[in-house]
Amino acid sequence: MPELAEVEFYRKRWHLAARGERIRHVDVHAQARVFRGCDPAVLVRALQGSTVEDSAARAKQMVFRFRRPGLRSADVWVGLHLGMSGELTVAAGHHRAGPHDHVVLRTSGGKALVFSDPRMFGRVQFHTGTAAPDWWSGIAPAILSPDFTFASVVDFLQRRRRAPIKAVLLMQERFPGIGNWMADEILWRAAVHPARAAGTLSPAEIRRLWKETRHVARSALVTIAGRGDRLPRDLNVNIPRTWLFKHRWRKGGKCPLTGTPLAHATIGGRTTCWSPARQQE
DNA sequence: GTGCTTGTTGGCCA
DNA sequence: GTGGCCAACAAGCA
Repeated sequence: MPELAEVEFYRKRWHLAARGERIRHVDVHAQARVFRGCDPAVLVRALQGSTVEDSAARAKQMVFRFRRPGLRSADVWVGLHLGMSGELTVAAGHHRAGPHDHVVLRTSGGKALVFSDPRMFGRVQFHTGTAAPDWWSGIAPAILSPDFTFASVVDFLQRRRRAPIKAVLLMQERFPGIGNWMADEILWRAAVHPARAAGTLSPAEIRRLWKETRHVARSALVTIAGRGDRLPRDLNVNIPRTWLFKHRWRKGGKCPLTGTPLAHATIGGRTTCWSPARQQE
């Protein structure tokens, strides 16, 4: 599930519960695939006794920064990617780790921060140092940053001109945080058929796509993750029925704008939903 | 049993 | 070297 806005929702959930607390104990499923490329034993040793300093989300990735009392200059950076089925929850301190709970951080405030991921496409990364690690600082500039310019999208679509626009929107190097449902939402709002080759879009269509990419990113963040320190009780509780999101998986789902039936097919290797009345090939 | 699934990566091929 | 496609990864669900 987790795309840009869901990642921010989960980050905030841990952040609001744990900011400033000390990690008293760490449980890991050391053999879980989510630890590929990092040694869970080192992670446990580094986090034990540290304090949750702050956190951030970028694209589909987040980082939590911990401070160790003895290490003045070096922070501990823990990166989390939620893959297809990852979740962050906050449970009571005595929470017993289930089979899919790969990391449990028990805090001085009597809480358990749980990272669970049944399918294990998610990933834990880890770094100690004063500067941010490459896996964090190398993430493409955010869609809502000034670097996400119309010209940069024009260039990128030209470079990927033969690929279906749906596949291009999923490329994290230019559209960081966009996943399957957000890509469909953007194309639907921009009235562009998902199977169109990226190089065939007119300047006006690219402009709509660029504008709607930013709109969907901005409104998904506010709707799903809330504003400021407020966190919705659930991920989907505030999503309006005017979004394609609310209709795309229903059998016999209808386009909320035209009232006509939605279509489904595999495009760019991914399940895609669109409104044929609105998005013409 | 079958056939899906909101993600990413590496290998193959043009 | 670049770009595009697809299988693989794994577990749950209908």
